[in-house]
Amino acid sequence: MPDHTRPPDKRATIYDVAAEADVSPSTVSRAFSRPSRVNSETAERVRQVAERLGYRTNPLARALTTSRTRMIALVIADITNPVYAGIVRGAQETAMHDEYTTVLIDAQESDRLERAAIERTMSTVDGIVLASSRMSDSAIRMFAKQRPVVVLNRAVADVPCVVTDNPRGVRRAAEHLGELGHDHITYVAGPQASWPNGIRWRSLLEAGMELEIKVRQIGPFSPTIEGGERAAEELRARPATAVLAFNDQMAIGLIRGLTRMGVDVPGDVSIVGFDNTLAADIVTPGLTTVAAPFYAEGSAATRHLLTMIEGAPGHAGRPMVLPVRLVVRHSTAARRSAGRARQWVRQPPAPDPAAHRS
Amino acid sequence: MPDHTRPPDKRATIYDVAAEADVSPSTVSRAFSRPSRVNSETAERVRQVAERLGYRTNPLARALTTSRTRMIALVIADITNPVYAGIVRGAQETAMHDEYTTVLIDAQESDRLERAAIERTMSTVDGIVLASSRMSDSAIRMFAKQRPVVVLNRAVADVPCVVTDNPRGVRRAAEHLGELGHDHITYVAGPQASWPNGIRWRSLLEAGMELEIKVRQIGPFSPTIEGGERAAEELRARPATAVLAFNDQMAIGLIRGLTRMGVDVPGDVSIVGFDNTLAADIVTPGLTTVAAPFYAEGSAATRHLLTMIEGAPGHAGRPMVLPVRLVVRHSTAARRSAGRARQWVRQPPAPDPAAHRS
DNA sequence: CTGAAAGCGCTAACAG
DNA sequence: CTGTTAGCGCTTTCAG
Repeated sequence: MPDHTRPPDKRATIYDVAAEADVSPSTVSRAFSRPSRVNSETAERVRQVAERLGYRTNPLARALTTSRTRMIALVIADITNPVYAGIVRGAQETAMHDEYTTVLIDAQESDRLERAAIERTMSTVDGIVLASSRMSDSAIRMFAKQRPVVVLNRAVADVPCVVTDNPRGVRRAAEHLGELGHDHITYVAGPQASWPNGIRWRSLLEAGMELEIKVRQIGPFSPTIEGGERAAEELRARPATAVLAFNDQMAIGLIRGLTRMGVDVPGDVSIVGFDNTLAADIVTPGLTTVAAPFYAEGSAATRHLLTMIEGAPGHAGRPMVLPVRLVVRHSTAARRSAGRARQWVRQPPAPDPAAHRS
Repeated sequence: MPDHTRPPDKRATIYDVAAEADVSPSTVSRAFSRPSRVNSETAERVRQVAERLGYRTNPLARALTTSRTRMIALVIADITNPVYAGIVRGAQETAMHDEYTTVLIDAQESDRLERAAIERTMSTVDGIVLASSRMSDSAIRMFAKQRPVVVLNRAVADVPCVVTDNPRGVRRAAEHLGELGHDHITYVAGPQASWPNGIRWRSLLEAGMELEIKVRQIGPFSPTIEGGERAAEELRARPATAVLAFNDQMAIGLIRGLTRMGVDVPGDVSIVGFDNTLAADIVTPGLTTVAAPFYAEGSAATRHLLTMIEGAPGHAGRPMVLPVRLVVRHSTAARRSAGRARQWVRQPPAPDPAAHRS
């Protein structure tokens, strides 16, 4: 069993290579500098000697002089949420392609944790991608003053942002429901502090106006399956024939809650989610949902960050907007007659006594 | 818009603090050393001056002299797989608690990528947790010689390992199916290279022996929903009444594929999965599955790694084993008569319900 | 293109 | 407990 108390074997340094190749340390340094601006045969020979000695440039020492670590931080709100998998991978691959390493920080939905983690990491990274940050705009701007920062899924003034086309996604959902004969859409809200939540509701208001569909909002609820189930309870008191949920998890909770109450989805109620997570395809009925290009989000944000790190100005004007699309499955259907639609409230409630009020 | 071409404001160094507090740099250094072994009033004053100057110790410079970065790497096979969310969080929180930062590496199921990423990162971290590594034992041992390494979900000789109690999980599943009257279990295998896949099959062989249940294996299939659907196809030719799948994803694919073929789950076939991912609770019928303590896995592996980093020997004897439990839902039921069970192959396939369009 | 010299910010030996 | 003196491994002037 190896003893790790002290570094087992000292790695070859630039001096070892220099001695072996009979050149000065600077020459070795130059042979490994990036972009490799040296192509002399000496440099080539140095590289071969280095290879033979198993020399690897020490990123820490390099960082100390260049103040560039070739690491970036990716902060996500909740690693448990599958939407971040695509973002992480997009960011990671983009970073890796440019030989950057990604430090992942899971904020666990906590403003405080997020700040603390960033504060500790900031000096070690060349830049930060903030995906669905829970911090205040001013806190974000403060960090952005010290390091290049790109914000994802949120618009923050004076900081470069990447968002998906929420208005268009909501619009497409509303159109879809309208075509199915629904003249009223209930928005089941997610966390009040969530930026997408706000814009989705506002977009629905707008779409409702244009498409002559009435809209209303219930909530906020937690953006989870349980949250959706609680929303289903509330819907019992104020029925609807068409529901747009803040995200897939809530939509799934709604389906589950309503089904348990004896309400048929989509027969009695059509439900649309947001995100197109894997679960949307697993639940019964399959969930109609607005798909966001997660991989592209992570990738775009990171690419932008990298150009800023390389010295680009970092255009902080309006956010970069990524397209979305509506994925139609089986949780949406033509509206039944108004009478029938109303009926489900009167269905005998499934074994759940707590739910009868007035 | 801030210009990030050069670091905007030089941060205060140890020298600035020393000058301001009228002490030597070493005194400042000591005031910030860990564990803070200095409690003199001088040290306290130094800290206050530092606070006022906004001084933060530069981890890079510190690392250069101590060769300790207080960072660890966590390598996972596939960030898309929800199984890793819990592991990541467990690892992260444990690391954070000891003020370590976690670098997440997504190997994307690729041996090559995994190696490359580790090679680039190794010198920057104090230790590595390898969760479901796809590398060869010898490659892992090679890394383990250079840095403390803990392996998760796999047993590698001479390297500390953390695994879940696969034999017990399989045994519980087999007992459960046996109690339901099943005398034959088909194992639907995952990737051949996967260590858990091997041990699960071997455990099933053993359990079958003891419980007098016949077992057989089909596959390997890809450990995804699609893989499970393909397995369902294969089951058509060689029907079964009880199936143990390598993981939940495959089990869900099986449910979906069989259902589409007109086979009733659990009426005709009982299905058990592995992992107890969120999806197991979403699919219809709810999936009976072996639950693993992901958070605890990540946490235990990291805790062990940290003790090794602090100089502990790193007991590489037998792996540390974490308990599992069987979560019974609705995908398993009492076996029908043998005749009935055979029948399902001849059912006409239902129309494909998964017709997506955008 | 190459070499010499100076230092990035911090810690680790020593003395006192 | 504190100060002094050397570096950690690399990059970066500045000369040649």
